This record gives sequence, structure tokens and C-alpha cells, in this order.
Amino acid sequence: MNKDKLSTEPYKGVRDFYPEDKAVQNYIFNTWHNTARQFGFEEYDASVLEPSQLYKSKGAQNEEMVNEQTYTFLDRGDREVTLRPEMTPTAARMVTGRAKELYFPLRWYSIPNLFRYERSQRGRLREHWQLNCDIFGTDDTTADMEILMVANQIFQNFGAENGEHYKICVSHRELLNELFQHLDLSAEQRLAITRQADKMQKMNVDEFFAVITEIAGSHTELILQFLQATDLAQIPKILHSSESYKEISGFIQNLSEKFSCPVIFDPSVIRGFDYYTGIVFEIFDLHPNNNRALLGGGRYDDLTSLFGGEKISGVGFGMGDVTMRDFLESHNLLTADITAPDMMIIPTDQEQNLKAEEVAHAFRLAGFATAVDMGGRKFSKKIAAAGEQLVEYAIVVGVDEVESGQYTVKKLADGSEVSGTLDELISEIE
RNA sequence: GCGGCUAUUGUAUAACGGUCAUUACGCCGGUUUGUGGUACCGGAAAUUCGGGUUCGAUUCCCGGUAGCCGCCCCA
Repeated sequence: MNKDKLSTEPYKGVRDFYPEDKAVQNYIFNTWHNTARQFGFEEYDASVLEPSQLYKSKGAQNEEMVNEQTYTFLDRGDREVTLRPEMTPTAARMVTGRAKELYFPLRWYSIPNLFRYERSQRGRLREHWQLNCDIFGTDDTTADMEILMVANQIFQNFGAENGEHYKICVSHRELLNELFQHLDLSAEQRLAITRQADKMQKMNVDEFFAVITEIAGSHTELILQFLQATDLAQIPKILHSSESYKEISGFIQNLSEKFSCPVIFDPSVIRGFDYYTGIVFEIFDLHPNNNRALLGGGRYDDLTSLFGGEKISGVGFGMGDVTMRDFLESHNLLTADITAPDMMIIPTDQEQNLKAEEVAHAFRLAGFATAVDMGGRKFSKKIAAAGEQLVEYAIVVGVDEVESGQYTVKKLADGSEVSGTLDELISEIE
């Protein structure tokens, strides 16, 4: 290997999509598009470039994240620019920009590519695509239910089963907040507990007990009672009379009973960011190799305050293509759209290439995806190659065909042949 | 940013410190000068880089680089 030559590997943490990979991605994207449309969502999009300020404005924590975990640089006009690491701020920006003329509730979805500057690992690369679905401008819990039904339907449309391949876990931000308030915990304690809750599944019980005791001291028991609850009824009694308790219990019951979408109460579902204020949820991959969330989201009551104007609330989720592909592969649910041409025109030798291109043109105008193999191999090899690429039909173009005007189209799957003029063939194999 | 593991042809792999570096798939060609996929024959193609130990290193040691896995963080 000559080290002076350029590497054929893609840039660190990003992927090449060879045709077989692109076919998988198309299958995933098509299922996402179709499901979003099934629920009446409209697609939006924006540039990958955003002013860095869009991500820094949410607080110091975010500023650190932008500085260390995003692709951020100065443009030629000394403006600080960031490759978008998430879509929600962009969506908030766009919704606010036209808040006066948009009709709410607004159902929007997008499949943006997102970038993050960090060490890659299984399920987390530096560039990925993420389906974002949101319902903006309503506080009604029906919207929360609908958003989860979209999420569930996506998995159904991939042929996955709730409870067998994945599970849907829900919680409510206010429940934990109320508990914190009741116990009069400091902001630092709250943050520390919130951080730990996410990791509960990865630790054993004793370890977890020790960690929480260190943070919360005498309140450990109540906090553990909350975090270890496997059912809404098991959380501390003092929370049972709250509005959020009523909201989430109705939510769970309705989804399971009315919409065949069983969801599980799981208090360890927190979601990292501050803008969530109501119901939060995650969908987990149940395959042992993929012990992580495939999708996460929740309700926010004020996403647009940065831009001034009226508050706009909403509910939404994001899910990534990398974890989705791992999910489908692990559970053997993957099918891919074949992208081979419908028809391959095969000149017997290169003298016939121009004529072959003419023949191809006729079929293209008739609606066939048609390619010409103008390479220098023997034409028997060309037929073999077309067959292996799963091309549907092949037509050999040689001196005999050109002189007689009679061509033979071969169906490669079974070897059957039909002969005639080009016009006859075109109408024949429709 | 931190830690663990790995590095052999395009891919996947084999090789007690001594081989002409194994095998399979894929690729190219032929058996087959006008009709494919299976069979047979042949071909091209590799030890990540730099040092060290040794008569001799793919193999052992050190360092660089890259990849994978995990941690941190998770938008």
C-alpha cells in the first residue's frame, strides 16, 4: 500500500452508502415518510448550517456542548457556524417565523442529517439521519397519544411487534419535579439524581442504592421507591393526587385499550434536556446486542421563547437511522428495495454499442429503467452479470438483430424469451 | 476527553520465531468464436507504519496510526 495515495475510507465516523447500503436507507426512509403521511404530517426541511448562537442560547450547559461536541467553525465573514446537531431548534425557529400565519395544531416531520463531533461507537456516528415528528401548538393530551401512535405505527410498518422486538416506556416530567419539591432538594441534587436515573438499568441494585444515598441521604427511600416502580401505582403515595398522575394514568390506559398500543410506565425515562415539561417517552430495542433507546421524545410547553412572541407548546420525537438499521438487522426484519435496472441492453461487441444505446433509448421512453453494458467483455459474461445484479430483462444487440430488426428479450429470472420488433416487444412485456 | 481490545489480498480468515504466507467468497480470464447464474481449469491480489530483540519476526517488545467496543455526554 503506497502511503502517498489517498485513502479510500470515508471520513472518521461517517458512512459511504454503496448501492446495497443506500437501498437499506431508502427502505427505512420510505417507511418513515409513508407512516408520517399516514398520520397527516407535512414534511419540512432546512440547511445543515445554522448560526452557532441557535444552540448556545439555551444555557451554559448547551454552550459547553456546542463548543466540544459539534462541528463549529468561522465562515469567511467571521460568522460562527454550526453543522446542525439536532433539528428541534431549527423547527422552533421556522415555526416561530411564521407563527402568525400557520394553522395549529401543526403536524410537521423531517428527516435531516445531523452532525456531532465525538468518538463514534455502536449506534452513534458523527453523521446520522433522524426522523423528527412534532405536533406544535396544542396542549391536549390527545396529541401526545397521537405522537406515540405514529412512533408505534412506524415499528408496526417495519413488521416489528410491540413487546417482542421493542417496548414503549413512558413517564411524566412533573412527577419527578413534584417529588423533588416535596423533598426540598437542591438544584445540584436534582441534576445528579436525574443523571443517575438514566443509568439505573446498567447497575445492580446495591450499587444504585449506594449512589443515590450519597446524593440524597435520608430521602433515598422515597426516591428509590419512585425510580424502581414498575407500575404507576407503586410510586410514592404523595404523588397520587397530582394532575400529572391523572394525566399519565389516563394516557397509559387509553393508548393500551383504545389504540392497541401498550405502553409501560418507567420512571427512569427522563430525557436529557430541559425543555421537556410533560409526558416523556422512549422506545427500547429488546435485542440483547442493542441495549438502548431507538426513539425518544416528549412534551414541551415553550420551545419558542428564544425567538420572542407567544409561547408555542407541542409534543414530538426523534429517531435515528443508525440504531434503526441495527434494530432491523438484529431482529431479521430487514428488506431492501432493489435498485437494479429493469432492462440491460447487451451489444455482442463494441461495434454495436451505438445501436444498443438507440435500442435502450426506445425502452427508456416506454418507461423501462434501461442500461447499456458497453464494456469489452464477451457478451455471455455480460448476461451473467445482469442476472447477478437482478436485472429483470436482457436484450442482445448484434449484427443479426440490427439487420433483421428482430430482437429477443430474455427474462433473466426464468430464461423465457420473446422475439419481435422493438415496438412489438415494448407492448408485449409491459 | 478517558479506558479496553484489534490490525494479514477487495471481504472474511489460517500460519509452535524458519512455508514460495493458507483457505473461502468476490474479481479477471478460459473450457464455450451468438445467449447467464451450478461445474472444472488458470490468473491478479495481503502481513498498517516506524523502531527494537534475534542468525532469522506475520508471530515477541516499544511507539505512531487506524478501526472496534465501552466510559463521559446524549440533542
